[in-house]
Amino acid sequence: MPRASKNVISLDTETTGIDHWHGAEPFFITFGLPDGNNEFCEWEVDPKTRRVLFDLDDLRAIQARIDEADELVFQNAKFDFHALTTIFRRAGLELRWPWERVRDTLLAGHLLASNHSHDLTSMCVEYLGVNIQKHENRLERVVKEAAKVARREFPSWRLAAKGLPEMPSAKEKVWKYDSWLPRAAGRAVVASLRFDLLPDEPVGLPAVVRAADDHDVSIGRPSKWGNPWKVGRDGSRREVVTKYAETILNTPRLLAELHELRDKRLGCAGNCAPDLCHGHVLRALCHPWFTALRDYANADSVATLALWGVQERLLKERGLWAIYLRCLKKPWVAAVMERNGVTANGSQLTRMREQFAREAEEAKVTCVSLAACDGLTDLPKSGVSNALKRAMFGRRFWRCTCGQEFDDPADGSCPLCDSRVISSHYERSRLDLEPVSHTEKSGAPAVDKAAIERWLATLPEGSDQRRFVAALRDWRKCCTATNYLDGYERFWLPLNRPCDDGAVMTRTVPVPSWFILHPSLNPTGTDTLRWSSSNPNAQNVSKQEGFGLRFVFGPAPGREWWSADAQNIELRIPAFEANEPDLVRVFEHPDEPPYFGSYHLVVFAVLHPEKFAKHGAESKRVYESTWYQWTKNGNFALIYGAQDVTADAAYHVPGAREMIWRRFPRIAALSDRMLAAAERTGVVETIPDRSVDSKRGYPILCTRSERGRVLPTVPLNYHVQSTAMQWMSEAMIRCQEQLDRWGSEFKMVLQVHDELVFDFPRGRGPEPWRTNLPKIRRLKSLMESCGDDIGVPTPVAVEYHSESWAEGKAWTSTVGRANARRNDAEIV
DNA sequence: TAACTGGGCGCC
DNA sequence: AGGGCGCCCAGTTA
Repeated sequence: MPRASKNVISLDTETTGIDHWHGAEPFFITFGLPDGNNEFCEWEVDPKTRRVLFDLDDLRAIQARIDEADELVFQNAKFDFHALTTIFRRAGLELRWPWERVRDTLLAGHLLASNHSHDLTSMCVEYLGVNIQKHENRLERVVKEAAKVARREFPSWRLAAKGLPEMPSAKEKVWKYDSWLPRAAGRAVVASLRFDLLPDEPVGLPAVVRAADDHDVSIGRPSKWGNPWKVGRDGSRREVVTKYAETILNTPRLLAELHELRDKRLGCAGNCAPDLCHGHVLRALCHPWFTALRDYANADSVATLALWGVQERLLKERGLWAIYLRCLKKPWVAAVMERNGVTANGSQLTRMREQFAREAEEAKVTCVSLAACDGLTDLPKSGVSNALKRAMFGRRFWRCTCGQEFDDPADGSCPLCDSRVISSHYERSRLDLEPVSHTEKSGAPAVDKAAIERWLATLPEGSDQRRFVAALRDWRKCCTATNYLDGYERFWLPLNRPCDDGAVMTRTVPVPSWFILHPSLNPTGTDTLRWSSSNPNAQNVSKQEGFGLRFVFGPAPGREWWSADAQNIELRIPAFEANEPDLVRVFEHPDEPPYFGSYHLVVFAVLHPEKFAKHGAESKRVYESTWYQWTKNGNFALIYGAQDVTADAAYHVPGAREMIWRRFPRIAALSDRMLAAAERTGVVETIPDRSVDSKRGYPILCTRSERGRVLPTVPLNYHVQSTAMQWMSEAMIRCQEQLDRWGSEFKMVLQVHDELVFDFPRGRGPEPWRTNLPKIRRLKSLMESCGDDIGVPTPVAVEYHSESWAEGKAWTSTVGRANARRNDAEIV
């Protein structure tokens, strides 16, 4: 018997916010069905608490749809997974989530065109030629309209706003968190018979009988891969049409409820409802306040399904299917890590905050006292303020022949008398600093770290100017650190732990002064293969001396952390790929003189041959803060794609880049190959991973300048950065699969591009770090095994953290050392 | 008031 | 013409 066609459906949720960990929940679930219909379900939201009034039967119906689908398509599956998990959990149900049947258009969008926009609207334009933006615009209008009425009529409602504890990610733009509001306001309006509060319906058909006005076609920019907007699932142009198959549809339910509300209000039993009022209720049901969200959401799920149809075909046509299937593991790993969360030490944070506040105050007093005569009364918490600029560089102003003085000539005339006879003047400040550079966009004098360093290096010791600049630097550092701490505090939640008190039900109790954060990880957040992190960003936690915020993060009581980082992976990749013999030898024989495995030392020897001849590997120490440090700076600048001038400046050696390129011609040739490929095809590919697809790598689009050329530094950088991150993604997948087998107490909690952090139960005994050593060895070897598949040896360095992320003890495996016993290990 | 831009800075 | 991010504050504009 022929197998029935696959049941491929899409799923999308609308939520009361994006902060799932702080109470945001889904209130609208929509399925896109293969025939172009929807099934959806909408729950009320309690406007005073923002709690979703879910229905258990609906949840079971949703689970049934998920269970019976052969493939479930999402735009960002991770988000809907968290959203549904939240509501199922509150309902006391366990969500069964079929990661193996999930398809994700967000991942597909990145794989097909890494530097294009991957939001649903943009991709529908690019791949379907359909614009669904109008639904969002309509929703925005309606939400803002309802919010206005609600603020006035229902002041006790909890509308979204920056600063509410349940939405720490909220910035200024929050209307999307209130997409439940129009319907809630509509119900309240009906209940109070205040139909006059409903704004006039916009001209056009009521949304429930949706016309074909969604079919207009916007022409997006042409894809380099063909003309996807001309192609639909069946080969013809796909139109996104939403019809309402009301399988789970609750309009009848809503209608009944609204009548009930109205009847209660009228004090009747329901049989004496005036026709007029019934008409009002019916009309209200067709009003955008009741339909805008539903139209928006249902269009999204249908569009997602249609989009997937095109993307799936393109992925297969372009030979990217194997890579895609592997990429599908990423949202799963990211979701598990996000759920695990990162633990933070509250008392540590408080201590640091107090210290920064003291130091900041001291610095501010210094600055203000030195520049009070120029009107400086306060310092900006970041960046520069006009007052600071004026105090540092003096004031530029204009004066009219009429005597009026003003800061900004605006249209070139005097604001008082309109005369155009104005003259420019310059008033020196007491400090009167000489600008060392200017900002890119406005050309104002820069007051950034580099400028401050420059001033500190040149201004006379003990001068007011120098004291001011030094104090400004200290103030900045304290404020920056404090701003980060504020963010962590805004996002963190009390850390709870199951408490075994002998009761049948496990309770949880808070761990005193410990908290947990759930940073969001986005595997498609960059133009390369790097992941991004946000809310808060866990990838930019300071390591700076005196401001090391990594002291805040670490293992909670009864736990320990292990970090594992790929050593020099971005230097190893080009060396091994190009097969640059001298570099390969250095990396493969880290114990051999004269370089002892140090890439930096090799380059040092190229740039400073006499110094190296004299000191050998000792050069590291002899020139620790000078020539050797500058060599490292230059090496990193080169990885990041620096051109001649910048690289030479970083190395402090004229012609350095040229010398290095000559010394390592194969790497130079690799760079040229990448550039040529990028110019020809627009993409560079990562090194193929034998465990995924030995023939091809992940294509990374290289941005072209206005003149249509690829910047020469970009291709090698993208290639290396993306290959490194592909290695990391693969390592994360393998590690998480292993961790799953060990159980939920063994967690991966952080990823910082080439570093992973694991959170384990604390070991016991006189040397507690030995307890988990077998597992750590296993993870290290799993990570290193990923290098085999790209032909680059990728040793992983491991550190043990018993107190905090900032304090690590290197674990040195002595395996392989000539004079060591096998399987010996020590912590230094 | 809401939303945006610019400057600045943390990480790899 | 130095790659990739996210986030804060100050200041301006709609």
